[in-house]
Amino acid sequence: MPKSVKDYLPTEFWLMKSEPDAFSIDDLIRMKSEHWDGVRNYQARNLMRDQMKVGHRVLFYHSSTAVPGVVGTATVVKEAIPDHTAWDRKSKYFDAKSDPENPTWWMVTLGKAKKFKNIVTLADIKEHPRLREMLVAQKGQRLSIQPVLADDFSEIVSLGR
DNA sequence: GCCAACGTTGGC
DNA sequence: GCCAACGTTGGC
Repeated sequence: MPKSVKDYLPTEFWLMKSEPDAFSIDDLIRMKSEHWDGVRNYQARNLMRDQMKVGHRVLFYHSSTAVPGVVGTATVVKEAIPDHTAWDRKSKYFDAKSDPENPTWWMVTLGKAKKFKNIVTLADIKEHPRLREMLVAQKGQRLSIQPVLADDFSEIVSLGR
């Protein structure tokens, strides 16, 4: 039975995808904290703006790479604020339709990143009897910010560290 | 690089 | 409101 985002809400646990060439967990560790700019999908926007709160835990996922998977954890350290890259004409995330008076795009800030000893790969997740129910393991699920069950968060952390 | 799956856009 | 065309995501 395919599951959808709402089956996992409300939650305090998340998975956030990033292409490591653009922004990796090492970048976040080095920078201490950073805002999650560039999300241009309404469902992901809604989750960040309306659901993610300070203290929520995040699985940091590397996508579009040789071995996609969860590479560590982070914590939401600041709730969503308007994504200023939307009105920066020089940014690749520029969006002429986003009005600074009524922002379309929002971003949370992550910090407290910790890298796993072992990547928990997408293949690992798909093979695991329970984790294979995670949204990230489902065919065609492209959402870059996904809610996660508390038990699945714990299981991934125990596999990774 | 391929391509399936999905989201968005725009004509009607 | 429908849906075809297009663009993007992201695994493989």
